[in-house]
Amino acid sequence: MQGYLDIIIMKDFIFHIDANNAFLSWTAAHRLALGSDTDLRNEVSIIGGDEDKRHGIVLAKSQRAKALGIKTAMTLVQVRQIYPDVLIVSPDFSIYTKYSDAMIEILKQYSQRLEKFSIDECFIQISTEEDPIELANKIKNHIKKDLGFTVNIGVSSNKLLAKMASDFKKPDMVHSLFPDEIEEKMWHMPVSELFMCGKKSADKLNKLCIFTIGDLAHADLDLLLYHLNSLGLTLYEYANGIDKSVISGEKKSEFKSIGHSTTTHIDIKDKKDAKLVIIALCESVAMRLRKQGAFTSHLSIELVNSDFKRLSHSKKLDLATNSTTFICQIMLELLDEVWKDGMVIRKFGVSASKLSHNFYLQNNTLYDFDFRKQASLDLCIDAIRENFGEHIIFRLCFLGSHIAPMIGNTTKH
DNA sequence: TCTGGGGTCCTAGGACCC
DNA sequence: TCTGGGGTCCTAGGACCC
Repeated sequence: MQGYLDIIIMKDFIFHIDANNAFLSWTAAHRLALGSDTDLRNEVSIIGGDEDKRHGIVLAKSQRAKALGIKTAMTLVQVRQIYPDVLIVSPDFSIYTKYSDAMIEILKQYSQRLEKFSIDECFIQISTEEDPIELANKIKNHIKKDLGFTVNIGVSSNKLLAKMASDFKKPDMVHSLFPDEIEEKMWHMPVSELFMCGKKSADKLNKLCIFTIGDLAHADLDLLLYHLNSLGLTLYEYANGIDKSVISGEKKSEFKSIGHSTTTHIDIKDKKDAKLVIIALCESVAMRLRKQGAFTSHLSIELVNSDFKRLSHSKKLDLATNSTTFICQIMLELLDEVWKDGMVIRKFGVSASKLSHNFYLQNNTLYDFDFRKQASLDLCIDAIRENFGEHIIFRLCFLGSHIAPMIGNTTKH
């Protein structure tokens, strides 16, 4: 029995929880819960888009698919070349949101210091006297038992190391990567495995004869700064296990930007069609801004042409707005600026950034626009769409057009 | 290899001001 | 009119993440 004067030593740990093959596992668990007798995880299966809509890439794959060499972002054409009978399931974000939220709820039972990093990843900070590996196993099994899918958990003293650890052998595993384990567990790995070291950076480092994370950890910092600027310092610190960032708290869900983009089912060559796509994207973005109670003061559009070259234009506003019509006006001006006759565009995107929570107008002589009137109109349209569906009301310009009047999911959080 | 959609952060260069 | 240096703001584009 513990004596009154005994000292209990609480230690702080960071756990990184990563759902294994999230979209696929969640779909599998969802189908089993609905009474399906096949578990997608035991098949050669993938989650992938619709090729006819030119959305045909792999978003997630089963372990069996992975073993055959099927990789995320591969085209479905390539996948079928590897395994013609592959089971392809269309993505359904409503399932993913549900499972993601359920996972967070379980994690909250263990710690309130929690940062959602993406739909399928989360950091938690835990103070415990318990063995952290045992505790991580407990959490892992809790999720498996209650929700029917597996996770990997990385345990360490900072976020970077915890994240690297959760990426070791999968699925359904707990790994530690404490500072004294870096040399043994991380330094032998290729530099491209390091968080934030993408292909471009890895290529640069390889040219400098830096091949492993260990090489990077011992590299000359000045050389890294010269070739990679501030990213050089970040990668150098990561390779040495240094990461001073803290758990940001749950409200990371406060977006810095809200955008939508779409690959059109056929290339767009006609500017009239291009305008309609932009308007349709603006409808969703503006509606989402209003749902969040947010106002934007920076708008940008991005086009991707048939050669996959990106073109972008953006504009800072003297006001913060969430008016659909005003946002459309500015976005169409931006389209005017980038559009050249003869263009062939496959993908369109619009984005609203520099978000705030108040409407403001810095110089009201600049705009001939009745914001108050538009705000009540937007409110009215939002309410109609909320009650009767998003497609019940649309702009006249879409009448007889093959472009959908609203593109982008406004229910996503 | 006929290649999605949603984000964040950084940087180079130009415009403009003093 | 030309020359210049420093600072700030804005924009286009790139790199990275899941």
